Amino acid sequence: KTPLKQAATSRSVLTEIQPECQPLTTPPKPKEILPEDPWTPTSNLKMLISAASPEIRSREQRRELSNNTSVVLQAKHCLQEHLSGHEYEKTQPSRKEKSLGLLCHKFLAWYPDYPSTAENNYICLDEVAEELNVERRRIYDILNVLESLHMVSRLAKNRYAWHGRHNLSKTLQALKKVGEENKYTQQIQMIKKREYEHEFDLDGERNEDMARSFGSNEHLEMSFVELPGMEFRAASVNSRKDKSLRVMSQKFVMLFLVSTPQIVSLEVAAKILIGEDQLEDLDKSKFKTKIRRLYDIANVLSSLELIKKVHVTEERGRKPAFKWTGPEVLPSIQDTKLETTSTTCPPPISEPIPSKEQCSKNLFPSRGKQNFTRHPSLIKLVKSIENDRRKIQSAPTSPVKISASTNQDSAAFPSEVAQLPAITKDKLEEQSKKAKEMKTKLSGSALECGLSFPEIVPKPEPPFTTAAMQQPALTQPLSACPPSHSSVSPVILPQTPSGVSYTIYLHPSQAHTVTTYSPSFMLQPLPGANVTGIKSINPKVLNKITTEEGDNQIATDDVTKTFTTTERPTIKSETVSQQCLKRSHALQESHLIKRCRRDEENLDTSLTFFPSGYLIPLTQCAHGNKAGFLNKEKTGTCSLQHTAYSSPIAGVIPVTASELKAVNIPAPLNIMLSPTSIAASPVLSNSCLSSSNTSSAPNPSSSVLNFTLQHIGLIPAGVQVPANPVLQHMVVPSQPENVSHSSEDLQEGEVSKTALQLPHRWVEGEPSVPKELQEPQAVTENFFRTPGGPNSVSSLSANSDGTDRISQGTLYIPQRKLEVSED
DNA sequence: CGTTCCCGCCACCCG
DNA sequence: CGGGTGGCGGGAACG
Repeated sequence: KTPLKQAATSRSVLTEIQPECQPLTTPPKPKEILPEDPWTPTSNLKMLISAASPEIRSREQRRELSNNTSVVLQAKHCLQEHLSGHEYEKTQPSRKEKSLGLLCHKFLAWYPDYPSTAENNYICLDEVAEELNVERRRIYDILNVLESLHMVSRLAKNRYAWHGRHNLSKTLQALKKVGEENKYTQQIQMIKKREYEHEFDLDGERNEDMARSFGSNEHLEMSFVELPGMEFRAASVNSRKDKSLRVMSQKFVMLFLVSTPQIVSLEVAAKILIGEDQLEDLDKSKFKTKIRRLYDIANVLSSLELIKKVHVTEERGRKPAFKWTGPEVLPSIQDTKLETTSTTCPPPISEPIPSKEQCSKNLFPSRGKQNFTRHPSLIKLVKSIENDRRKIQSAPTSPVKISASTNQDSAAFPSEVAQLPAITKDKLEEQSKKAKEMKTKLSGSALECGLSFPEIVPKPEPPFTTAAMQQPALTQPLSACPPSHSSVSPVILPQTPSGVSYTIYLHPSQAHTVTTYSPSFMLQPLPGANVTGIKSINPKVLNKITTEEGDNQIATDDVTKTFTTTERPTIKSETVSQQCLKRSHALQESHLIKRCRRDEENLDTSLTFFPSGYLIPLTQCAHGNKAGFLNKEKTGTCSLQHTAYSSPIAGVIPVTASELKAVNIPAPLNIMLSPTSIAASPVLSNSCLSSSNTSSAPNPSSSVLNFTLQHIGLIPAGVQVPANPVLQHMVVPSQPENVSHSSEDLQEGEVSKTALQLPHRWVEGEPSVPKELQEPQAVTENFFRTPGGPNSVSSLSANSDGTDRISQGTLYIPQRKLEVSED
């Protein structure tokens, strides 16, 4: 059937990849021009392009280089064989030639990776479809995944805007973050674990808890993750509810960004993606479908050279998987500059704080199905809100009640609606403007417009000392904190920091809100020495191992180098807060100290970031704990914030902001609070609001944490996660991505974080196994299974001998070696 | 035979 | 109601 079509439609000249294959319509030029490399699929395109526009040509040329890789080559080979065989046959396009991946390549060839702002980077679906000589349907697939990476955005029906890779890094960072918040790492581990168990004891139903927790609790559903600049563009068209492919794509990417060997098997990915929306019913067909989709996505991602296909060989045989080959994604942005700026204090952040809403409109519970997006008015709203917020922030206001009703209606904002007409124009302008802004920002140290708003942080506040939980006591220095230390132990909700008691309402059902950008994140403080040392070494190794094709740049290295083992900062004495503030490489003690001091006075978020490592919401500590304090001290601020949210506008946006508040405890967990609850508790509301529109929340006491953990199913009911240092030890040195912190820095505020992280660590931690590492292609994965039952955390704490290395012990039991082979 | 995944039916959604 | 979108899964090409 295809043949006919092909013939019929093949009129679009160069589009066809195999010139010779098409006797009838053989494009005349191809041969001449492609002396050496006649078979590069893109070659035709190039010609086409060059003929069409000189401007594009250059892009093409550049792209040409990259094209010579992967897919293209394969295609080439195939074709060659094909030709040599029965050259003249009407070799129908042969399935491969029609592959989505190739198609995507062709598509990409038309647009520059980094388009200049002023340009008509518009994409017309019809045109493209025609040019590429494929049905529209296929283009949608490509565009959808590209859109998920914000490489394009829909402007209107049949029309997209091309952004190229400009937003890529930001997007990835955002995705990574969301992935972390979603506990993807844990989910992956869980799945693997289950798998593992299945293998040996066919216990189908054994881990109810696991299943349960996974199914119901974790079920953190998130929707499309937006980038700051691109929120509602195309709202009118953007209506589509599901966006499943887009969302799937994002999630898929997140998995890579979050998992340590950056390899994800289709199977696991599929399970996670499924698990998310529906509890796990091992629906066979569904699984199959999911996998099919994943292949589609993977093909596109491969074309983008973000991933590549590999095979993971396990006992069970080899499974298809993909390995991330894209750029390394630094946890927190803002720091491209770190290295350079290290010694000095980063420039104060003067920018108005972008509202979180803007950054992520994502947070809509997918279920809620209130299609806010549909209202074009929203576009306008977003803007106006932004403005309002700025104004409001500085303006005195009286606290207003926050409208709990999420269902705002557009009706409520007539004025906004009225302004709609102007939107389009605005958008355009905005775009270009934005582009400029971006550049500007990049040059500044604060790279990310949206990503790292230091926002609220700037308020002078007492350092994190008060860390939520235990007030003073925490100051303990490094040594291993005795488990007992957990006076704050779990179950009981002793006193809340502020003395105010509050309740946290979890919204299990409701998905969590994904906060794309939480300004208030910081890396874990860790003694620079340890981390650094480790980092500098392992990461490289890992990278090499994993990346054998010698692909690329190992960004990490540079960073790593920056702060080598040289410094053995003895920061012990420093307070947690100080440590937190430090940047790992800015280890020069003197500098550090000074800086820290300064920081204390004025918390500058930027300072709180470490070049790489684990991100932890820091602000929260400060804010949360100080709740009481805040109330008094920061009342002004709080009220302001309040106002902002409660304004009518807020009502709309609220979707994002007020609908669900995410109490972002340690990275992995995301506790959602209903707006109501927030409102109910002064402490929370204040802290939440004040602490940036992000998901930041006050640090609940460890007990709360435990509660949460249990509730969520991260830890068995009986187990308590002590707010003790031991946990910290969980970290495995070999982890390239996450910086491990030594037990030493435990501190008040930190405790809570630590505790929470535990789960994350366990799962994710990877024992450092040099040998393994040395074998190229071999990746080790750890599954932790608990001999005595579901994670016996308790044993862990028992183990706490002060220093780390527990990693290898109890939790990580089996360690399997997986071989990854290239295709 | 298992993997990969193209193709296009057809349900949505919107104007 | 027509046209743009895009789930979805059969089943064919591929290995």
